[in-house]
Amino acid sequence: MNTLSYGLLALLAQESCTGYELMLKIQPVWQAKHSQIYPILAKMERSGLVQFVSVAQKEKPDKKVYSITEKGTSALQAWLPDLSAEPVKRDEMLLKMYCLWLADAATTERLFRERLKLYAKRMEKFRASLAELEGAEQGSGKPLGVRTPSFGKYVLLKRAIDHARMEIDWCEWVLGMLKSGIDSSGA
Amino acid sequence: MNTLSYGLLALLAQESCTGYELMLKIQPVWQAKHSQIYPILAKMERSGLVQFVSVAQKEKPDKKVYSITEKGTSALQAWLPDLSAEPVKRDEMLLKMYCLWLADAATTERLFRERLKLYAKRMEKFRASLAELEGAEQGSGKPLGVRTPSFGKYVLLKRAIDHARMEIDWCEWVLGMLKSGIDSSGA
DNA sequence: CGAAGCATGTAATAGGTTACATGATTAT
DNA sequence: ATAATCATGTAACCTATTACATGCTTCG
Repeated sequence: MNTLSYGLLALLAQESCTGYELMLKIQPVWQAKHSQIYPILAKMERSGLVQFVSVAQKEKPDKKVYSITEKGTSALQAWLPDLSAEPVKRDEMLLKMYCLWLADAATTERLFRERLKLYAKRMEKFRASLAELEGAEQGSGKPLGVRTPSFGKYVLLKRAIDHARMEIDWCEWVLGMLKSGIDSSGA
Repeated sequence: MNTLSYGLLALLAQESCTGYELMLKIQPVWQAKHSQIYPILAKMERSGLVQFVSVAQKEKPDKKVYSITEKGTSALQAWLPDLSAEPVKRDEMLLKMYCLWLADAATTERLFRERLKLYAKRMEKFRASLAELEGAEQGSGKPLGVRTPSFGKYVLLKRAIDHARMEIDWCEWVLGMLKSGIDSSGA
């Protein structure tokens, strides 16, 4: 049982889904391909943490809908209070910062414009998701309390938006420096 | 040549260092252990991108001081304008958000307090580094222009502080929700 | 007509972590 | 005393990506 396994279990605790759905859902927090998820699911099924039912579909491939077992829920609750590993990030664009000074002005500007675009897109997407979640909340009458399964999605969405905002602000701040002639000093 | 190789090259373009120093310097942007860095350095030396001189030290182990070659600088400049891969992040604490609703109030609070502490520490560290950099800048008389080797460190530090600020704010926002009784809804 | 989405899986490879190995000094 | 810092390297293992494999539908 590695961290990704627990993440999948956590998603299954919210609602039953297929491996494919889990792969899509976990992306914002943990990038994993389907080739990593399917074997984990099979392994967790063998150890009784999850179970599945095969569902035949017309005009689409058959699917396996996984759900968490009692044993799985216990495992999750044991993992939750454990001290979490420090976040790991690998960001190619940030590595480029170390040698920005040997790039031309056009390349430098493009680097930041590309990143700006990336996070602007993400922000849009996350905002739409948040609006959707808030709409569903009002529809059901239930408020987003800590003890409701969608609370996690809610705080994660809030954080994702804040993060995108920060990245956008940072890009604009640097872009502003490029324009305001501060860059001309060493050229 | 993978992304980490280019990152090491980028650091060496700023100043010559040992593998050990590179390992420490690259941490904020790309988490890598020495066991990964030494073989890469040896490989880049064999292909002529970097070179090294052995320096004997008294009361410390001998070291190899690596520096970038012309060939290495060309490779860096070719990498810079390439479209950067999207940032990868793996954050165990965020995975836990999905099953927060099955944790007790004390565990939930501890989770956020631990993260708050982590980022408060980082913020302190980054602020100290920024103050140091700004001090060195004033001492040298040279402003932090885009074309100076320390510009990258500067923008990276600014971003690290902004990021830590965001994480802290998020934790405090959630912690506030826990206290204000919003959590009592589903309990 | 080709690309993308749904849906599952395996195999090969690359990337990254932990452990093994050594050894002196300095701080707690 | 024990841990941490400096300093380098290798081996074993785990994690993650890319490629291979299949197949039908819908959208551009």
